[in-house]
Amino acid sequence: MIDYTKELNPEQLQAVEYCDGPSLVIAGAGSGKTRVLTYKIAYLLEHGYKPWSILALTFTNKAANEMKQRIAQEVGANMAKHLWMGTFHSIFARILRVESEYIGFKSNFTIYDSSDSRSLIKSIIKELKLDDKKYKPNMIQGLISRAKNALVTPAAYSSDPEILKELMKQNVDQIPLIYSTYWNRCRQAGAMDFDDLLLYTYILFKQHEDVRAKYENAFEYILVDEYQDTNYAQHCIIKQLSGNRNHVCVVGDDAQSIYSFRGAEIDNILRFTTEFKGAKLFKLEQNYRSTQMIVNAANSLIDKNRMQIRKKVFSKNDTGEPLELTKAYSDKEEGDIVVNRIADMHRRQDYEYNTFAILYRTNAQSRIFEEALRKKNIPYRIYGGLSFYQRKEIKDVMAYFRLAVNPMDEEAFKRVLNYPLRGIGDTTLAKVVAAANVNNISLWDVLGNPIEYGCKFNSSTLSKLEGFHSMISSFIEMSDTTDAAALGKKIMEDSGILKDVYKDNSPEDLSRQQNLDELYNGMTDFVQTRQEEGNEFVSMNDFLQEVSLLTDQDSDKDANTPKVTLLTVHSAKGLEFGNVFVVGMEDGLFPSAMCEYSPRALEEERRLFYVAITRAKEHCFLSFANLRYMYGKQSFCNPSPFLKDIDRNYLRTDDSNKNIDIIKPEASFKPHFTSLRSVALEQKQQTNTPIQKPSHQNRQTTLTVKPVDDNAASYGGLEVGKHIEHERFGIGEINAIEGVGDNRKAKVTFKNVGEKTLLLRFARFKIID
DNA sequence: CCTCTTAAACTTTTT
DNA sequence: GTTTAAGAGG
Repeated sequence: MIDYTKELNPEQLQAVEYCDGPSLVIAGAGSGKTRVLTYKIAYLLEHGYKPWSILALTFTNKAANEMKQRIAQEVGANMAKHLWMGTFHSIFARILRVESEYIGFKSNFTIYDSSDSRSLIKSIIKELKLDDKKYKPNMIQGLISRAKNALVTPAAYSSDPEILKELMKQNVDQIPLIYSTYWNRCRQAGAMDFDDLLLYTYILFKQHEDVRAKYENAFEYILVDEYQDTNYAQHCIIKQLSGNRNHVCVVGDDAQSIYSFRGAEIDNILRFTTEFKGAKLFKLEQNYRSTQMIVNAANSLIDKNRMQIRKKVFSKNDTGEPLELTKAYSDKEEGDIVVNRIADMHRRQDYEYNTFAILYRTNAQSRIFEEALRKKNIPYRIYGGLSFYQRKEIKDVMAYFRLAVNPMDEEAFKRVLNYPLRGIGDTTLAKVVAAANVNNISLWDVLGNPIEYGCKFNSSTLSKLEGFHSMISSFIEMSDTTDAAALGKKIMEDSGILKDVYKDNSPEDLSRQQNLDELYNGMTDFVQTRQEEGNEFVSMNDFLQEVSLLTDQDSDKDANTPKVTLLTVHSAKGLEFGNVFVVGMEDGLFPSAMCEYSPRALEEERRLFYVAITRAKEHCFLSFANLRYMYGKQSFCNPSPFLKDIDRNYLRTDDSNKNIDIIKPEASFKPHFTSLRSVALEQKQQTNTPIQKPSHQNRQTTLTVKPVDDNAASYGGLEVGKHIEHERFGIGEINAIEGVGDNRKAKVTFKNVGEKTLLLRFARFKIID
């Protein structure tokens, strides 16, 4: 028996023990949300609930696995493994496979990932001969996704006067047609996209009361994690499943709602108590993770948001130190500053590398930090980016796998029809697609009998198509009797992919070979594990179902080796680190420029910043750069307006940054290189280089501001030993000057970037002593 | 039908 | 700066 009073504080205990009706647990950052969920499930199990009668939904696979593990620790793995615990998408996919016939699918349906669905949308736009400048695939994909998340089917979409009016206004009246075509093509291919998994679940329950009742009865208690990130469809399905019993417990933090771009409705959590009548509200406000400084700083920030459930998060941990704000001249210097800081703390204060995390707004920012870390030989790992299953060679092989399980899969078909090259080009494919559309059948069906469906091919093309058809047919045939790994190997060989990948040994090919090996090893591993669990035959279908919803393969194997973690703020949600660097705190980057005119979006960005800060247990560092490369060209940046939202009592700016909050956005970029900067520079010099002649008092008046666009400005007076301030590299000392005329160069050692050779004709800097 | 070169778009964030 | 689309040439 677990002694809950010992494991939980009074508020947590109340939330755990209340099981008679719907409840909403508002869990502030670091307040033990997972702890409550874990112990609540343990509590239910101890009070007679069977594990298979408990449905626990999370947002990510990682969260689900983590909770499963923790519950296994409390109640034993045998109990835990029968829980219905997983992401919304994986649980509903599981249900849909069982009930597929009710909605006109087969149980082996394919799940399209977002690149599959984007590519299908692209081809539809092309086939409909629409202008892809006007009908941008990405935009259409977003619209369709939002419609589905709001439970709007194509029929409802094309008959909604509001929507039609809006589309008319924007002059994009063909969107309903694209949507319905996309819908039909997915059905034709026996495929569902991510959003379909929710929408079809809703439709299934809506149209088949008996099926809904079956699951309502099966799930005696429903728990939902991260409720602030659920969308309308998810909310409705929870309602369908909770029925009259209403044994629902949702946990979340409105202050951490950061997925509205994906259709998440913060209103779900804000209005929970009215949507679920009689719902009890519990608030967890004690933060066990962070120092008081960090909690207070985060509170002062989130306080600036209007839309929220007010709460007083507090910490009884050490007071801690204020957040630290640092300015860098450039993105590159920012990287060096952060990495130097990490190296320093590691060396002087014995912090292991895995206590550090670098959080950024966009994945594109990771590269600079990678380079800086590599330069210093500091181990790191990156979360996110493109995952294993997104790599080209893996997707290619997986396309064959998908065809072996579901040959109607259009996207898989198109991907490999001519890979490896077998002389079936776009022209042929276009004819097949046209025939399929005319006859309302799948591409695969056309291939079975091209003549009958009106395709005019010459004999050589015909025999190539026949070759492809019979190859796939043989895979399909084998899939009933050959296990996933063996079939996988056979496919890699017979398709000619291995030959293609092993044909030479360029570095890229080598990495492709390794990836294919890894995939194969993963498959054997999968088959073995399943067999150990008692499944005699593990099919390709089983394997695909497992991996089609995997995104972040959390490589547990190196989780224990101390490495600095690099990740986006979004993917940091739910994690914690001793020392957190939130980088790129610039206007237009964080907050993103995209939400400039939307207060609602701006509040979401502020919540995102809140999430970032509250990941930190001990130290939190903020930084921004004045100059940053974006889209390959440099642009000037202003500090993020969010920096002003943090109470000055909890934020320390080093002296050189004292004035950052009075830097106003300017119309042009020139003013950035003005006296204000010189003041900052001067103070920085004094703090960092103690031995300085005291004659620089009024430097800002004597310094000439060098126009950025004036490459030819004089560089007379430059000599070895002098210091310069470079636009991008910051402050450095001249080591050597060489060359004549246009070729004149200076070797400079920069404080944070190391030695550089500057071609003086182009270099942008000024002399500071 | 394939491949190489060039042009353009792109970046939020993810199941 | 990187990746993908389109176009020319073979």
